[in-house]
Parts: sequence; structure tokens; C-alpha cells
Amino acid sequence: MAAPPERRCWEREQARLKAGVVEQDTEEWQKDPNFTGLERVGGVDLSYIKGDDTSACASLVVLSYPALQVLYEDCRMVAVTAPYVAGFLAFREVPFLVEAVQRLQQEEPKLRPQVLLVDGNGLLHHRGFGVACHLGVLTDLPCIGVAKNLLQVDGLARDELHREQIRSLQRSGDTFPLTGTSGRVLGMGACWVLDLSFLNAQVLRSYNNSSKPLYISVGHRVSLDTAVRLVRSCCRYRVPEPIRQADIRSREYIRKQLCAPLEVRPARPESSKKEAELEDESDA
DNA sequence: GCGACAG
DNA sequence: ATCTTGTCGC
Repeated sequence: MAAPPERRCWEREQARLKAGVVEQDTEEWQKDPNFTGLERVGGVDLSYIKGDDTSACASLVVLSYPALQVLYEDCRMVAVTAPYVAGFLAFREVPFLVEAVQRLQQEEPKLRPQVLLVDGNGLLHHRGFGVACHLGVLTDLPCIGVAKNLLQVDGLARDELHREQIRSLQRSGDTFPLTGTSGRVLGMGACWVLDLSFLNAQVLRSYNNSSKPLYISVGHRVSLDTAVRLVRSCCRYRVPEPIRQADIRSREYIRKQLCAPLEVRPARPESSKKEAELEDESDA
């Protein structure tokens, strides 16, 4: 069965944009062990409404660095058109993220982030060009892909080897390379914040069941090593703060969108209902 | 053929 | 992505 023509078109577009991807540190602060000179880190995310796959809230936040305080927030309802297809996430979400970045640069140019953390993958992708690369090339900003689940590509899978790598890093607090069958390191698995809440109850099982790793990969204009160091320095909880704030705020925005119409809805016409009931009774 | 599949 | 409460512990 041939791939849908729409997907063919998407692949051509990715191939075209891929020429612009940069996998190396291009900024001075990236080369500094303490990221001296880095002052603003951005995070982006889309949240969806449960039964509605076309309405979403796109959010962009900018946090100060290293304090990680929110300097800027932009949440906006958008009409999503492209369906979600694993491997083609960028075509669904990137247009709205680019708009948000352009809006920021127009309205608050001084708050332009120096790097963006993106929910999803960069080079860790079927065609080596995930949403983080896509957004990076279109905005010309350094981008880092941070995924919460492993995209199974180039032989990578949630197999016994992968589970063993997770177990080993949870003891050392370190990272492990995501090496594809091709031999290429596509990204790094990492887990810096362990969930020890149930340590007392099941000490033994905790090592096998505690929090899942993050999957970090290069998006644009950043090296993998720098990407991993930066994400680590942004983690208060499992998910790095810029993405976490974008996620929290977009979900909250949607929650308020859903509640607002209920509050202004006029009271039910109780009178007519009672009259109808009375008529029924009188007829009976 | 069946299963897998970032958000 | 989203559906979902309480609960146990520091």
C-alpha cells in the first residue's frame, strides 16, 4: 500500500528543510560550563480538548535562567488541521509554535528566548528531523527535543536492553546513549529526578518501577552534550521547567475556556417544563 | 499478517 | 494528547 499523498508531501517538505539543520553549538553561552550569558529559556507545548481533536491551546513561555522564573507567557486557542501521525508531529503542531515565536519577537523582542525546549524529538526521528529540528530551522533558534516516551526508530525499542539501561542510570543518576542499529547516537536517555515517594513501602520494587526517563535529542544549533547539560539544569521535576510551565499553563487555559460558556449560559426555562408536567397530569 | 507508533 | 481520587509519606 502506497503512503497517502499527503504524507509524501510532508516528507518532501522535511527533506527540504533538513538542509538547514545544525547539530553544533553556535552560541558562546553553550560553550561555557555554567552557561554564563544564558538568561532566557523558552518552552512550548500544545494541549488538547478531550473529545475534540481540532481545538488546542498553543503556549509559549520564557523563563529566566538560572532562576527559572516565568518572564513571558502566551496561550492561544488554535484550530489544528493536520491529524496526529507518529513521525509527522511537526506538521500538526509546528505552525502554531512558529506563530507564537513570531508574536513574541514582535511584541516583546527583548524577551526572545536564547534556546527553546520542545515537547518531542529532534534528530531522534525516522527521518532524522523531528519537531524540534523543524521548529529550529523555521525560527532560527537553538532547539532541544525532550520526549517523555521513546520513539522506536533505527532499531531502538523498549526491549530488555533498554530496560536495563534505565535500571543502571537510576542507580548512577546519569544518562545513557540511544544508539541506533546504524551505530549512530541519536539522543540520550536521562532521569535526574527519582520518584522516591514509595521507597519505604517497596524498597526493592522501587528500582524497577520508579520514574521514566526523558529522551533528549538535538533539535537545532546545539550539540547533544550541551542539550543534555541544559535540560538537566532546568529540571526541578522530571519534566524540565520550561516545558512543564508551558504544559501547565496551556492546560489551565483550556480548562477556563471550557468553564466560561457554562457560567454565562442562561437559566433553564423551568416554568415551561412545569407547565408541561401539569398538562400531562391533568390529561391523565 | 501483526504490532509498534513523539504529541 | 486525554479520561482521573484519593492516598501515603517527607
